[in-house]
Amino acid sequence: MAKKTKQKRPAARLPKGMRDIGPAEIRAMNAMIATIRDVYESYGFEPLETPAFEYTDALGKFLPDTDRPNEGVFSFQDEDDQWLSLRYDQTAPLARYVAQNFDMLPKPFRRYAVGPVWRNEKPGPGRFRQFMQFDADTVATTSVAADAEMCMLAADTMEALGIARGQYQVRVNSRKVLDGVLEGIGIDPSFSTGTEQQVRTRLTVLRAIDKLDRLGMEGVSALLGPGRKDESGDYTKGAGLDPQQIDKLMTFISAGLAANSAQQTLNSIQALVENSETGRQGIEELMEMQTLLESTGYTNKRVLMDPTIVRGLDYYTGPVFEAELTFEVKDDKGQPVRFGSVGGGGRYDDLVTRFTGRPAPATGFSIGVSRLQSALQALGRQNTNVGLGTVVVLVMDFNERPRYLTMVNALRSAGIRAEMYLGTSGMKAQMKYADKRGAPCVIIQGEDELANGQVQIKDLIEGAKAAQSIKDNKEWKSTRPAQFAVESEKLVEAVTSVLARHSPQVKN
RNA sequence: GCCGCCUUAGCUCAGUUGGUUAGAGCGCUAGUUUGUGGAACUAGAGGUCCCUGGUUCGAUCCCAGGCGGCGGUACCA
Repeated sequence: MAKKTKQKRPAARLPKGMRDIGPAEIRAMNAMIATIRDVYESYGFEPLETPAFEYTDALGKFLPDTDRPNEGVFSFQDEDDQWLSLRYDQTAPLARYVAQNFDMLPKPFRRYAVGPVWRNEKPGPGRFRQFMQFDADTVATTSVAADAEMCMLAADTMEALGIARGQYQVRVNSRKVLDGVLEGIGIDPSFSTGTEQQVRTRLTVLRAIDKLDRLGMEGVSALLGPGRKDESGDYTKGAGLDPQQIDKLMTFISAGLAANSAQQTLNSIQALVENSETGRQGIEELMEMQTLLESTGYTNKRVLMDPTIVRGLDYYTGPVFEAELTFEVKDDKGQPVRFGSVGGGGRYDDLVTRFTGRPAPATGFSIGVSRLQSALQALGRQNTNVGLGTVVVLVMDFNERPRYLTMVNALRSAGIRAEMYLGTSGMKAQMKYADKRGAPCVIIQGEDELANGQVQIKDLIEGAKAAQSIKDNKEWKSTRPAQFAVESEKLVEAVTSVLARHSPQVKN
């Protein structure tokens, strides 16, 4: 029975691409989310929460020609063998919700959603398999005013979060314009009428354009042609276009760089899509958006037209936008870090149609909260100040705990975070505990104080300052820096004044 | 997915041409200080030397495969 079997213990470890989040970051994140929520609410969006997982077919993530879920999503089977998947964004669940409740909803339907999403991909630096997304969407309208509003929302949110005008840009393009340009070089971009070859080429071209910021004009040009070999020796197959086609595309890409205004950008693009019905329509929409943005003051400093914005998503059908941070910061090692895109979105007119057969054109914008947070942290805009810790009532005599708890209660009633030491160690350990917890002060009431009807209040923050000039331990101990006695009844009053002294000043 | 680099204490890293007890700094615990967080000094705890297999009398070290991490690239709803 009692065999000496070696017990197998599980390793305490995190799943790949997952992370724990500590108090400082949670507090900062909550503050961010509250700020974003305020902006979204002010635009009239209503909150909506949908579950973490859905039926895989509702998310539209089955592999073609099989009954297995697509790669990239975390999936599992229910008891009845139906496939379920964790949501990988907030938009697909929204589509399901709208389709399911279409008749009851006010149209246009406008909601926001915040929560974690999961992607089963290789994690990278700053890229995890679970992260927070904050979405706003307007469903059931074709009006580009809705798209323009998304851009305004994006800009307002950035500024509400303390990112100054000029430190971010919301860049706008249109899928219709991109398709118009493709048509202009003889590639039918439509799924229904284009050949398989053309559809594939379209994807390759769009991906190439999307990489402009990283690879530069040369790299993009190579990817449009035969292909490109990167420094690790890996070869990426190109789109295989001929020089004339490439030339036209490069002109298109450059249109934003040369122009001084959004209007000028649109004008120079216009010439390139003239022969395409889709392209003309795209330009028209962007111009209308531009008019709205200009009349409300969201001009080039905040929102601008950029023909190189693509967004990888297959489902975008009209205007697309991306919020980007434009400042550079240095990491710990002095290497420049670019944050790039911290949010994006666009128009997707077919997402709900998938369920109902009825058109429910929609547009949305999504912020990558976690990513934006690390950017803000690097910018020093992140409030890493955890605030004051909890006031700790030391346990000098374990028999007096009812008395200590009564003190704690009095402090709590006054709105002060307080706790009685709950461990079993001696006073020195209790002091260390309080120190580590960031306690602004501790309350000491031993035999002597009790006899005098007093409590000792030791200001740990003041004490730490005093300690810097004290070298000798004898002096340190006998001075009892920043410690004073008050009558027991004055406890709350005294602690309140200590806290007031140390409350972080409100900045900005 | 592909290419390259890396993996030794909680953290940052030494080290062993393949040989008995694998080290440092910081951190941690305790003592000097019966009721006081810092500093100083002293002591202590803490290691499957990433895993599996191979070569060898013997592997933390050499070889192969793998896990994990980092960087690049691809994909990214």
